Amino acid sequence: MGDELRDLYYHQPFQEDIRHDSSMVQNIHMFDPSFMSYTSQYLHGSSSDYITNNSLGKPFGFSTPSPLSSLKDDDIIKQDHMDANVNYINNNDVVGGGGSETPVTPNSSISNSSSNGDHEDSNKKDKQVKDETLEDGEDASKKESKAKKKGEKKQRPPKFAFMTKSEVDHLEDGYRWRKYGQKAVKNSPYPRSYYRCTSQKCQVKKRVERSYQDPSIVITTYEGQHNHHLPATLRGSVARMLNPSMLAQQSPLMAPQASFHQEFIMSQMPQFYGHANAFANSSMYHQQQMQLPHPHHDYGLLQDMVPSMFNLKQEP
DNA sequence: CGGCTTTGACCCGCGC
DNA sequence: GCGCGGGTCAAAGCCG
Repeated sequence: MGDELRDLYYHQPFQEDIRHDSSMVQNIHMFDPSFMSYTSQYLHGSSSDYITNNSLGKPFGFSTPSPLSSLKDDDIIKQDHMDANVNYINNNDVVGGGGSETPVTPNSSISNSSSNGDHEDSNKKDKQVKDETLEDGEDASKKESKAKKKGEKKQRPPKFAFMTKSEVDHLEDGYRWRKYGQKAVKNSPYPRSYYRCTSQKCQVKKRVERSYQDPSIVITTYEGQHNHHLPATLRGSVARMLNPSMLAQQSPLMAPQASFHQEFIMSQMPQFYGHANAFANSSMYHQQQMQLPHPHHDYGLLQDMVPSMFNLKQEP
């Protein structure tokens, strides 16, 4: 079983060639669905983190240095069904071959911290943009890789992917996105959609696809870092979702997954949602301190779920 | 009319 | 070198 993950690991190593370097650090964030407890671990490796939500909005996650495009759905579904993904990841020596260097660090954050800095003007012609962003974007890595000596792998911007059980493909996350492409996914009847943040000078992208093995699962991959605040109108919706009294007013389709989705993204990706998190942290997040574990849990209550992640993740 | 989606074409990296 | 697949472009169309 480790083979799939290993394969996946080898497909498109990120930032450095992990086949030859096991010293990179990777954060693994996992949730125990049965207790709604949150743990995170450092593994060695780097790159994107995958978080999943199940149908109850209960998240669990795993990390892989591979871009999502190289993920096999087998892997994803396995993650979905396993009862102890912690063991799964650890036992398989997925990272660095050994899992021996995996100190549990509850306070660690998902950090593909190789965040890019400011981006070039996205209004320019894309080909121009390509050239101009070669210093800090995905394409930058391409050029970098050219510049680098042979054998070194291209660098990629931080990615963050997670799976959500939802009937809605494009889940609300607080930002406005423009679709710029759609491609058929090999071996899948479901296409992959490509979105770009509509904000000027913000080059955050996101990919959305549906698992062909479990069509109820939507896989979302974020790439890049927002350099702006949440749109005002959408910030309102964030606040609404943080208010338990408003949860009941959400449509059955969107709640709790979508609302959790949004909060979860924000909470787990400070580098992606820095501004949003600033907003979230300044609001009502800290009004309630959740004690873990919560064996009997109403998974629909955001106030029970989100703060726990914040408390664990963002303690000073 | 502006913003967004659709969709075929194109580019690029990678494996064979 | 070639073919394949992922990612992106950009023109056309849609919609409020």
